[in-house]
Amino acid sequence: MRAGEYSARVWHIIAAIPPGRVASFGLLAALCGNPRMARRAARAVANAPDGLPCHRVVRFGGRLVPEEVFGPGEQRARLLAEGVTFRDNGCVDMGRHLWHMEEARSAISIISSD
DNA sequence: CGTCTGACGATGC
DNA sequence: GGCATCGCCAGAC
Repeated sequence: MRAGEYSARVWHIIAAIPPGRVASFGLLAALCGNPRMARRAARAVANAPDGLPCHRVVRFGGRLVPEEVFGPGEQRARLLAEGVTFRDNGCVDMGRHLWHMEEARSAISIISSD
């Protein structure tokens, strides 16, 4: 594995997230092969190039990232615009909008078939 | 090449 | 249910 390939992989995965769906950092990490790389995924997302739907990446349980990242209410507004629904506690309704592993794997295999 | 750092996750209180 | 702490590991310095 070349240096930086992990980040690139994370970016490809984010780019493959369908509208109206969300993925957690841990899921991104798992799709990259190691569930413990959640923090790695976070750094990769933070360093991601423009144009990626990084607002669709949420924390475990569907909790939104700190507001300082996108701005107050930004992430919530963007997700709402895509039809994502929220629970009373402000978390994304993961039961409806979580990006399932199967779709993710197939979507990724199209990008980088390994 | 040693140390610090995180858009995290799990656990414990 | 919210806050503190630890573990994790690739980059940045």
